[in-house]
Amino acid sequence: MARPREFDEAAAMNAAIRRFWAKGYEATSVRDLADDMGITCASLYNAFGDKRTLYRKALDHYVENGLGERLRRYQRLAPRKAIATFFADSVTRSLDDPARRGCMLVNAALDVAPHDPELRRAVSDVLARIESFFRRCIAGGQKDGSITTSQAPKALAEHLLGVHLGLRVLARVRPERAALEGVIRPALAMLAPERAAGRRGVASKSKAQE
Amino acid sequence: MARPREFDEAAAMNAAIRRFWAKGYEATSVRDLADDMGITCASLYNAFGDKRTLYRKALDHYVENGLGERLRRYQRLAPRKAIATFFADSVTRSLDDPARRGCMLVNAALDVAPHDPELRRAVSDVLARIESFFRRCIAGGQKDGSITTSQAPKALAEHLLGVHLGLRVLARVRPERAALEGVIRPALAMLAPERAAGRRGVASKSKAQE
DNA sequence: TGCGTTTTGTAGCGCTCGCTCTAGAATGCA
DNA sequence: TGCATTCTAGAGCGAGCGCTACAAAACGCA
Repeated sequence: MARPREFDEAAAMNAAIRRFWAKGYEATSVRDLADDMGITCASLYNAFGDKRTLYRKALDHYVENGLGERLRRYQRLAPRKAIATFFADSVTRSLDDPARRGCMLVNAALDVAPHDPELRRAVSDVLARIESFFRRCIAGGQKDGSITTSQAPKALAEHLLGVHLGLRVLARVRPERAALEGVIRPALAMLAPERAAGRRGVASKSKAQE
Repeated sequence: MARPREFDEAAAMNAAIRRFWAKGYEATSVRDLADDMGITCASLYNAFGDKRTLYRKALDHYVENGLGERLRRYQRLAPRKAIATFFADSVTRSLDDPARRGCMLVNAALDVAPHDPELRRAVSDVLARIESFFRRCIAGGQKDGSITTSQAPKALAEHLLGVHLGLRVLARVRPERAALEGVIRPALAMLAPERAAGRRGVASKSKAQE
């Protein structure tokens, strides 16, 4: 019973995500957003609210369609494999993006989270989801013997969350495969169960080399 | 042979560092800076150049007086102790700062480095210094037997650099001692040398617990 | 075909941005 | 005591900021 919307909301939202993702919150102007989304400022405010509200929605969409989908997919793999695939995909995604945007969630953690309690909570909640993904994988891997029991799932999961954040930061400064894989390889090696009476608790392919 | 400067340049620079550190580059205005530094815009531009130049100088000062000093200090400790102290201090610094500013260098890595080649190079160089601090510690520790030889110094150092970056990101979102120590504890445990024929290569105090 | 409702384009609001201009104040040297 | 030089204060430049007012346009429904 009114004039219908002329633009594709999903496409516009994806354009907004790309902008915020690449430039961050402060360095992105509403006019930049409207241009990329292919709509006018009036339509933008009418459909998505103000800049901060749009950012919040963009971040939510990014998390749900990007990260959330990944976690659900990895969850179906064997525990150890799930963790390794998660990190391998993060490396690939970082290297495949010529704009070096990194992970929008990690960017948000330093960009908007410190200055906005509501967004900080949102970011923190997603980090908790990632941590709990790790924790479930680790608990499963400890049960089937593929992951060391020398440390508690919670401890290892917190460590892996930290490694993930660090990986995504490093990827924006030094986007080289060797550097990124260097960050994760010891973390994966650490997960390997100890040999029954062996002297090394290290994954088969990681040999010491200078 | 001319009118002398009336303000304390070092104090003004420290004020600029605090501003940029807390708010980032984009969200800090030149007027904010001038107010905090206790000088006028004219004096600011006259003494420090434009906003970007001031940021660059502030970052350099931060690195030299903050991080650089810390690395030199830790370097004098026993290798294993140096690494542990580095991380412990990072945790303490993160928790002691009510403004949760994190590490200005890590903030810069996501804030300005991706959009400014020169600053990215500068950030990358400092990260390389941190990594080489870790590498020297690890090489030394492997010689005196305090650090595992199951992986090369370079590999472990890259991992620790990633952990440091992740730690500083997490500290801005979830500034809780337990979370931050949870990130670093497995990393430190991983450094422990294997028992001669033992089944666990884990530091004494880290016991498995759910 | 008019009516109520929502969207769209345009123009522009008040404000702040980074930065600069100019006049005067404060020095060392001649 | 002039002079050259540097610094300080204040006003203000053009531009862009986030955001909105307004009227025309496009619908479902009567």
